[in-house]
Amino acid sequence: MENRDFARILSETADLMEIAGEDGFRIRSYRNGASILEGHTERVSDILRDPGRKVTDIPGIGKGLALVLTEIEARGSCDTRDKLLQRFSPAALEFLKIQGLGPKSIALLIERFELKSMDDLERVCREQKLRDLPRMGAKLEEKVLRSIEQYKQRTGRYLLSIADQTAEELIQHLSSLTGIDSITPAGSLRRGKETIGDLDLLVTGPNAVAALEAVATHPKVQEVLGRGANKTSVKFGREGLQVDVRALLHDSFGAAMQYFTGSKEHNVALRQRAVRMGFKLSEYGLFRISDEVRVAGATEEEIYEALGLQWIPPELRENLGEIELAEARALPRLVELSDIRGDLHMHTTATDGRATLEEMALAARAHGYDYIAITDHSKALAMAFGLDEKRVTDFAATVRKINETGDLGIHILSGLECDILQAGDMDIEWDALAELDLVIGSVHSHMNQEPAAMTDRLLRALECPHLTAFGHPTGRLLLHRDEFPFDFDRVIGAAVQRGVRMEINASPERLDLSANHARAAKAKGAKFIVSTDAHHPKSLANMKYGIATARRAGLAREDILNTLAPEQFLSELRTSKIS
DNA sequence: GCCGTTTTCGGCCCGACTGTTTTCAGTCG
Repeated sequence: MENRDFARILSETADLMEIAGEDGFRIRSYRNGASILEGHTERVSDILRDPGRKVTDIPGIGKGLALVLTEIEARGSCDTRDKLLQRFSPAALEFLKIQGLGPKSIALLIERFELKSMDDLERVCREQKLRDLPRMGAKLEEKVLRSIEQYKQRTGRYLLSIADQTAEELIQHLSSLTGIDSITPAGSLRRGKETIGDLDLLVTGPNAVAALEAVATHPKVQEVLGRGANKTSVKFGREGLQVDVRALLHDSFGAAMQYFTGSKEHNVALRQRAVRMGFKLSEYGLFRISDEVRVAGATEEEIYEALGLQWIPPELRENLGEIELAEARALPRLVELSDIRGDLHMHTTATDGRATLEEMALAARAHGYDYIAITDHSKALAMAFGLDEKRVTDFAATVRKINETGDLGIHILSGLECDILQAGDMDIEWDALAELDLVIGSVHSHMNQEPAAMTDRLLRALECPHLTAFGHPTGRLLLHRDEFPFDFDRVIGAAVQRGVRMEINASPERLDLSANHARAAKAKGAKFIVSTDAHHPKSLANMKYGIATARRAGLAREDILNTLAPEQFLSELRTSKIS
């Protein structure tokens, strides 16, 4: 049992207790516990099994939760959760994802209509039964129906991080087998797409078929969907992500990689090109049509080369002009994870982060960074105990002192993720912002404004001379909340003029800007930062997802501020502050 | 349910919005 499994069960129990109307503080302890375990570096399972150790040594875990954790370790659930699931049905947890319904309404609806599934909920809305209940009306019925529609659309897609972690887990699992040369993820994961439908793993080696068996019998497999001589399909893990594993011959590995990496559109265009040149391209290789002799197939490079093309990075394979660029030998040199010299967006225990400034700094140093910006929330986020003017200026002074000592071995920038208020004013007075090295302006409230109002709001924010970058500029949450609409071109145009960068937020729940938006922004001359928005040291590792997004957008190192070496970076920041 | 240099009980986080009302409960962040 991994920490995130403990965390999930605690968090589900908290959801259910909320529906049951239990004590709010008790619920918060469960949620808090979940969040702590999620970020805890040591395995809870290991601590529980060690008689010399106590889970209660973890701050936030007391006697009560320790008992619950023991129970979860023993049988994968706890009494409280089981009883509540029986009372409300597992569908209750899904209902919480529907906008407009909270715990109170869900409890009432389940009690009144004996709802057992999302379909049941949809039916009572269509039958206009909600309006008979107190404080519910026609508008709510509409809202819930709209949200159910969105809910249905997003099932079957998974966050990039889920697919990535599953791939890592399976590769780890298979690497113990003998006779395996390589295990490589293909498909949309290799292309770094923001959400993933299923995971493709390609295996080569004299004993590659053994991998098929090993995956089919993995303890976390929910269901084996198919078993063939060269391919196994399973539903994996609690998320039920479909994983296809293929055993491949060595000499057609490149062709298979190319074929299974996609995208479909890219492959169609490539095969058309092959035919025009007298070849046939398939997952088995590139063949001359005249005599069926295979001319390439062992590596992707030789296939692209034989077609008169530069090798095309997977992230660009969408048939959006990359083939023409490859023909002209004019593909951009895409930014790499190793180009990143610092992370510019992260939180600490001063607001809603889980680690101190020192802990974040040390973790960043372990990533090999030269500098980081600490960007806690501003006071509009009262819930996160956001910083007011006094705390902002005190913080700036503290950071100056830390840098003087140099004790942390990494340069710290004093930053702020400052709320952009409803009308576009910054949540913190300009005088205080002036004390900081860097200000990220973000929208966290009133996201449902009309596009014109949102455009004005963002343009007004650009009037602040201390703004460095827009944080998660479209506010989307993948599979959860759409972007807020505004006049993108106008805002980008103004930001370019003001020298304000656009963030590519690397959190896998956001990836905001999207690759498409970032590509469009670059075309208008925008510059970027790629940053994790980490609330925990572990999340600093999310940088790779932001880089994947940047690469999909065709960004090079030069487009991204935090690829600069420290001296250049600081001088660039100072210049933009003066201008 | 957790926690303690205001300590073993009594705090713990709150403001804005929405849709439903006729003074506000529930949702959201």
